[in-house]
Amino acid sequence: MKDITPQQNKVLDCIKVYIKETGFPPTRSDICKEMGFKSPNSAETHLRALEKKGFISIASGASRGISIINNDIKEEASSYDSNEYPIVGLVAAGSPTLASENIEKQVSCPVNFFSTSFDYFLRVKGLSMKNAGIMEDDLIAVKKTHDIRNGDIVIARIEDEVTVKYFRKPAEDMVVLEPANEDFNDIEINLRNEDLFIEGKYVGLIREN
Amino acid sequence: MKDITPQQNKVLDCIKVYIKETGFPPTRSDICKEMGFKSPNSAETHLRALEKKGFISIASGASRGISIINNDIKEEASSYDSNEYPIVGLVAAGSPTLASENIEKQVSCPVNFFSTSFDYFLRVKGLSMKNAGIMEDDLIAVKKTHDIRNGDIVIARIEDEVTVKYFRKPAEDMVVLEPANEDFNDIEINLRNEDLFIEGKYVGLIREN
DNA sequence: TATTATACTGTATATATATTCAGTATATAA
DNA sequence: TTATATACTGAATATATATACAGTATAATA
Repeated sequence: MKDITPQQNKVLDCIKVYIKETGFPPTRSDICKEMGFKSPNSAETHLRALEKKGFISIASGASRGISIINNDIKEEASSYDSNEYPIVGLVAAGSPTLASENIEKQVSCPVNFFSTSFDYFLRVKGLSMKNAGIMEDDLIAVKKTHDIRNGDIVIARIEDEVTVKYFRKPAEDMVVLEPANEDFNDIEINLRNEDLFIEGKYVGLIREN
Repeated sequence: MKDITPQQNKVLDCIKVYIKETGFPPTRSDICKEMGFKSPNSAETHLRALEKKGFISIASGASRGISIINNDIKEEASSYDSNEYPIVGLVAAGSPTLASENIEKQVSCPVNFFSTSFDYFLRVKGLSMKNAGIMEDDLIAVKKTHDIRNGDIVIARIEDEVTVKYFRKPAEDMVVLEPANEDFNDIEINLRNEDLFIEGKYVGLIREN
């Protein structure tokens, strides 16, 4: 795709606006009216330039035969690149694996919906992260990663128990999982005695009311 | 809207398909080719019938001047799986109108993402609904409606001040807007003295981390 | 220096297209 | 029974439209 000139961009915009407003593309003459041109050939040459650069296609012989070619990747990604993500139930015992028996359903969601990409949704049980605004039955978007920093909210598994908590690592062999609720206590894990598996990181939240 | 006949429906479908495939509407002759008619007047009379019944509009004198009038809300939702929704900034003073200056950006989101349909996203300022799990900078999905019940979370405007609160109506001329945060006080509105405008209802929430 | 792209005006024309008129036939409603 | 709507064929025509050709001017490129 070659560079578009400012004037060609104006013409392209004017075509888009015309289609949006009328439901059909403009004639050369319509473009002249919109742009202030006095010759239909002004529109014609701009159209040929836009066609050559791949922004529009022109049906030969047909009246109003202009159609916009959508090659803007960003726009395409935002409007069409949606994906199915599984919703995994956070059961008290058992890992939030993506095994089919744990998958509530699949939901459609644009891939770049959150600034960070993610792998699945987890349905939250309990109120241990209440003060972080994570409520019962919320869906949290989970990114599978081991790149965790102090203060991140993580999905952690200790034995068969899965939990969502703030992550803090005060020492090399020590991890503290902190709830955001005064009614719950910190969970301290000594990595030399206990196994801790980080399933992923909380990157977003969706709530239905 | 009057009833469409099966044949008229075929013609309407053929127009829709043509637009989808070429980017511009068909001529009478194009419709004849698609439908197997031998006279352009066959297309013409069908077009006039469809126009009369409100399914299309025909621009007089213009070639290919057919545009589809979309009055079926359900079909709109099903044919475009995802839609662009504006994010409106919740400024302390000023209504969350969809004026362009208030729109942060547009986000793509499947239309049936939340169980309830909605009209726009509102970016939350302040922590007055903290205990309901609504935090600063969260995006709340707002449905424009006046069908509000006690306990609903509403987007309310008093004078120029827009706020998100629990709605309660203890008496006919009295509304109480309750925050979900012990640091904030209830707002009592006497409808005889003060104006209260309900912008809409909270139906969902999205948070990015 | 010659060439190419951009950015227009102005004229001309073949044809693509909307639109009207004249028919034929069937079915439904007043 | 007389309209009125549907569902077509077939022909005619004014005009809407694409598109080519002839110019002018400026700026960038090779």
